[in-house]
Amino acid sequence: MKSPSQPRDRGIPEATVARLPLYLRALHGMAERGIATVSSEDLAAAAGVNSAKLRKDLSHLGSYGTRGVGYEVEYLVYQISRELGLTQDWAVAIVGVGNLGRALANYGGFVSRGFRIAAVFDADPEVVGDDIAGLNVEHIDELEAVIKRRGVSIVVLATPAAAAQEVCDRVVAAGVTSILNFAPVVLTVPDSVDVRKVDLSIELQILAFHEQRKAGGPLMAVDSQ
Amino acid sequence: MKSPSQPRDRGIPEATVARLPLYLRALHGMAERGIATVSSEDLAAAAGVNSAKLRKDLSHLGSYGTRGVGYEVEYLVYQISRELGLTQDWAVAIVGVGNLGRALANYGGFVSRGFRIAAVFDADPEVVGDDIAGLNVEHIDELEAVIKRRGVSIVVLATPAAAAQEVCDRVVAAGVTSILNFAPVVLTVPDSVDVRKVDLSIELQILAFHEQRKAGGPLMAVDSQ
DNA sequence: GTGACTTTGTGCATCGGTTCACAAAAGGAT
DNA sequence: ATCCTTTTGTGAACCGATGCACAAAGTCAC
Repeated sequence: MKSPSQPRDRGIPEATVARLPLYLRALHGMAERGIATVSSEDLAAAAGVNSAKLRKDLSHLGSYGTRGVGYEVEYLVYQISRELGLTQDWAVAIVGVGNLGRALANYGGFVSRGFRIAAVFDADPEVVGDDIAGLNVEHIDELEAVIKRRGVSIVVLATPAAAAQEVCDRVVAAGVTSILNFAPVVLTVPDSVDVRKVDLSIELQILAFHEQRKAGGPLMAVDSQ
Repeated sequence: MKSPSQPRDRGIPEATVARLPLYLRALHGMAERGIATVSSEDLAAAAGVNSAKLRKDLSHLGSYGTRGVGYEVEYLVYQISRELGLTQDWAVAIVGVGNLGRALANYGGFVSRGFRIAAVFDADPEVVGDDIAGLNVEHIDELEAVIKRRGVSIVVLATPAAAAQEVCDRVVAAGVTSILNFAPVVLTVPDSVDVRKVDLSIELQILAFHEQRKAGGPLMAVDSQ
């Protein structure tokens, strides 16, 4: 069923996909420092994972290593980039120019990974027309038109929670199928649309949970009740 | 081994801990709208999860529901808050006052969940002394002294990648055991320290991967090579 | 070419998490 | 008091991910 000349297998595990960007980051650092080849052991250490896991992850993309030697850094960078779709240019729009939206627009990590901020929107007439990261803030009324005109395929939602679902519905209607949501709400979308969410306060709450445990639990000493 | 009067089990699965803040958010919304009791079905829908999963998650905290009725909203809010350690006040410090650090300092979601921004640091003399979200930006030299003086137990790293490990080492040496890292580097810490990382560009890369799949894969039509 | 050595790629056991499906428990009606 | 309805809490099957451990495949020295 699997021919040797077509090693790449459709259907890469989600857990693997989530780690590929990590490997890519480590590899970029190595390429910059002039390292030509790397073993799974070293790359795994740089990415903060177990080496067996790294090898299994890479094996899902194909056999890009050489036994006895390791992986060629440049080649692996290319293969992972291609698999993640980073060899093409992605037009991203940011909706909501509050503190977070501004930070995201100026975040260098996006641009350096092949993501191009193509538009920035807000509903507040006060900020429409402002210049953010070299872009003119456009009014939310222009949302659909600009998305289509500039070929935006990924939208970042940095709106207040109350506005998120409405904006989401509009961008979905405009044909967007990938959304990164920073608003603290559960978005309802068709199955064909991918939503990833980042909730900053959730991360802190998880830390607080563990911190509390270390400190001695909520009722650890007290045995009453 | 498990007595009925002591239902809470130490050792809540990580996956469950990560969802508790989600339930909490949904419950807060319901409490605001005056809803007194809620079924696992409804709460699960509001949190965007499967109802069986929700029930199993809650069962790890204890038997706080009433069969045939559901869960009392206020009571469940209290139980989850306590389990997560949100009934106490957590002093948080933010290191790095770039765009992201500023956005985090002003982010309302922290304060409303029992987290208090107790200090903000930067290395740049240009911004030291500035006022961010009502706080005076302090010089990084003061890091250890201020952390100890104000009882900071959670640190948010929003520094450039190059500075993150050094700052991390210093806050760990100062006794901090919970770190939320926004810098795109793998931090090395002792086992006793918890690090959670948020990498904004990773989320976009995962979206790009799926978007590419939808559009027809990297070499889906082309069979050459 | 042969043998020693290195490192990949993967079969297999294991583990944690998810989902199903149902018995147990509570409430309300008659 | 008994029956019927509702909804929880959980045993058990299932599924995906992890990590061990090793054979296969390559390099290098001579």
